[in-house]
Amino acid sequence: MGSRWGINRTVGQMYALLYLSEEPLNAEQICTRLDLSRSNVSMGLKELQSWRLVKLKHLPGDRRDYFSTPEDVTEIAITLLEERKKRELDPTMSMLRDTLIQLDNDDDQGYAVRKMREMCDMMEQTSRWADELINMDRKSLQKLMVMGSLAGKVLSFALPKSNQEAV
Amino acid sequence: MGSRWGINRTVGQMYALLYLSEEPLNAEQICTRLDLSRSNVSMGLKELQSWRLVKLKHLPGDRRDYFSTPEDVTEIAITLLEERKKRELDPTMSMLRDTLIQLDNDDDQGYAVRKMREMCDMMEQTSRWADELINMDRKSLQKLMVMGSLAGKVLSFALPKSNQEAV
DNA sequence: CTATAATTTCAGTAATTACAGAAATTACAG
DNA sequence: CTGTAATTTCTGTAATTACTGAAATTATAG
Repeated sequence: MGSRWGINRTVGQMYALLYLSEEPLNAEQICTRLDLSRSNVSMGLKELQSWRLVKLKHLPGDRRDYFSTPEDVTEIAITLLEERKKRELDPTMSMLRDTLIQLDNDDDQGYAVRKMREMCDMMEQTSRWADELINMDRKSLQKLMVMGSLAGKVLSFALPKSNQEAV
Repeated sequence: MGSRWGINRTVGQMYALLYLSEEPLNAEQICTRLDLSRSNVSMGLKELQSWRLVKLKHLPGDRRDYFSTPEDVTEIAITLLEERKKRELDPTMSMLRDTLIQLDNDDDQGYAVRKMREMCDMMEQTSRWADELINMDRKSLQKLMVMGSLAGKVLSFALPKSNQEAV
């Protein structure tokens, strides 16, 4: 299913299997359950580790590597947010910033430069929001999860003071 | 650059060109500026339209199609959020829900079923937050953009009342 | 240290995706 | 209607990505 999520089919299957499994699994078990080659599973696990979506564990008296996912879905969501920010937003932003610095010496008032600056500012704001979510402690996040409204509450602050007593 | 964003290199180039261009451009102009085949540009524009990231315009006395992006970066960001939600989150959620309904008749207490339900709940909450952002009016969004803190403010509500006067 | 189990890397192949150029379709001017 | 400009669809090819099985590496038990 989740080939929409930037990872490919088999890596998605592997993650789902680990998430739904009560005990950690080793590579051989994943091969058998999903009918994939050993090397493919090795690659997939490496990718999942690079996303920090799986954790490596060792069982006593067994030298094989066992893998599992965090128990808490909130933790998983935050990891996903963090990694996607790191892979999508951050590099784009830093490239934009570099380009803007280069251009700063030349003409400063061109339409294109202005638009790049706008885009960069928006991304920086988005980045700050993401960082706030990422740095919230687990407890607060779980509270946020069960709260109905996020933006709505914040909005009441952004609007004129007359709205604030509504909260 | 933005091949990390789910679209390919050339479509990214096309979008950047349109975003940075003060006037709308027609397909032929895009071909020339980026040295792409006419058919490739046609495909790319179709894809950008399916993401609602470009708008089709017609100049009087010219039957060619001209394309431009919204002026406002906030609008662009919201469109992106909306489309990614539609393409990534929503289908995953509905698939999960369907599977859960199917399984409901059988054993209800299995670990895997419980985990699927947790994942589904988390996604539904994320979806509600996204909808709130998407449905906010432009003005409020722009205010939100210039505000420093999003989660921080909300958090003060999620915590015990003693924290609330701090706002 | 040696033997062996486990994992990773490598090299070749299969499958998918991106692209160009040609053909077909659509839309409009006259 | 007819002719022509503009766009889209189609078909083949190039490039990329996914995957396998074999070889190489790493790690551990004895």
